[in-house]
Amino acid sequence: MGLRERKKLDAWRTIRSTALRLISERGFDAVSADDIAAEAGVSRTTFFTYFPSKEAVVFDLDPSELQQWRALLEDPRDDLPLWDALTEVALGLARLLAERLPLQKRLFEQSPELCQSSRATCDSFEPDLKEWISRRSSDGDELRTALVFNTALAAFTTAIEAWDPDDSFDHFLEIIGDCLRWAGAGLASPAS
Amino acid sequence: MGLRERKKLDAWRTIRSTALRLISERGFDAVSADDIAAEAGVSRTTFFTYFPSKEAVVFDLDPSELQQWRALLEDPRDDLPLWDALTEVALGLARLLAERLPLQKRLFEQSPELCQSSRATCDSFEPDLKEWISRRSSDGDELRTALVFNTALAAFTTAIEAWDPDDSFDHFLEIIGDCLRWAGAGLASPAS
DNA sequence: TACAAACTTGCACTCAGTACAGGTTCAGGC
DNA sequence: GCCTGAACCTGTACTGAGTGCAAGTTTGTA
Repeated sequence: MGLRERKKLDAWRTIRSTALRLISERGFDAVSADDIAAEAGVSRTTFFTYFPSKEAVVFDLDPSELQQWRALLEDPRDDLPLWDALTEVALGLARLLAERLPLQKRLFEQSPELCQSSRATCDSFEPDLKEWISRRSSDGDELRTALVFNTALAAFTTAIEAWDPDDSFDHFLEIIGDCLRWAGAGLASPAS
Repeated sequence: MGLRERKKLDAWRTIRSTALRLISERGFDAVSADDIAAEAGVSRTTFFTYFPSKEAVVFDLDPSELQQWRALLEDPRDDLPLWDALTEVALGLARLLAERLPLQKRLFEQSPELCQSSRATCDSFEPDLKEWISRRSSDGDELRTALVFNTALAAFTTAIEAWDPDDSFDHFLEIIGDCLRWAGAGLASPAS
């Protein structure tokens, strides 16, 4: 890893942590891209070369996290049925996001618009995860694959919505498990 | 209905139809709020008093459609199990949106960012529909209610994603039916 | 006809995001 | 160590969304 790459990663992390600090202090809307750039000792232009939008600085994955995410998907978990394996992936993702989730959740509560962008971030997982699902599922039905993906995402999102950031993280994992189990079992049938 | 209200509705519809015409001609990004306002013979400020955002002009419901939507929810369909009743609501909503959906779908294909805003619009149904679901479901479990809502929405969205706007509308209704049936039956079990 | 409330308008402003033309810094061959 | 091209950063200037406000205009009502 050359000096260039190291500096880049440093810059990324400096901008990110500065942004999270400012935003958690003042709230998302009260911090401008200018503020973040200035506080991070970088130009506004540079900020936008590192992050495609102001929201991205809250939601984008650290390169090392991204690597973990890819690793998570590399194991096809052929030992488990599709939905169970998908549940494992969801739990793994949750653990990956663990550190920033409480802050993100608090920001959601402040401004509902942010929820939207968080879904955009989930969309950044979309291609990988869809490919994973379709590789795993026996039939090549695209509609079915898309439905499985969107439903799993809905279950995950529901868990995030329902979770209280002051609660323990284990409790969050339980909620995710519940949601996925219910969706897997079918919502037409009564809850077990 | 006084003159005032009639004029307001007229203005709303003029702005909307002007906007849809311009946008379908040139694409969403190539039309500014200024363009729409000018072409509709109204000021930019007025445009933004009628529509909270540029996206809203594509997705907001006409007041008469909104009325139909409320009517749809007024019938609790106690004759059907929850999930079947929810499917009926989804089909009703689709019929309500029928006229503008092909254009909206074409716009989605142009700019993925718009998909996001469309979810925001779905969110405008959220309070009503969540209330409807929780009123209908026997247990008062909020998590379960949220999951049912989000999953139904995911199924609906999946159908929109999968639908080809050149196909017949009946085909779209079939896809919605399929998605909801699958989600209702449980995605852990194989497709029927 | 007079008056208040509702509606429209132009203007000025903030801020996100993009384009671009320099200037600076790093990597690799000599 | 030095030179050169590429990668990177920066300031500037621009477009366009969205908001606030202080006028002016239109409508319902007494």
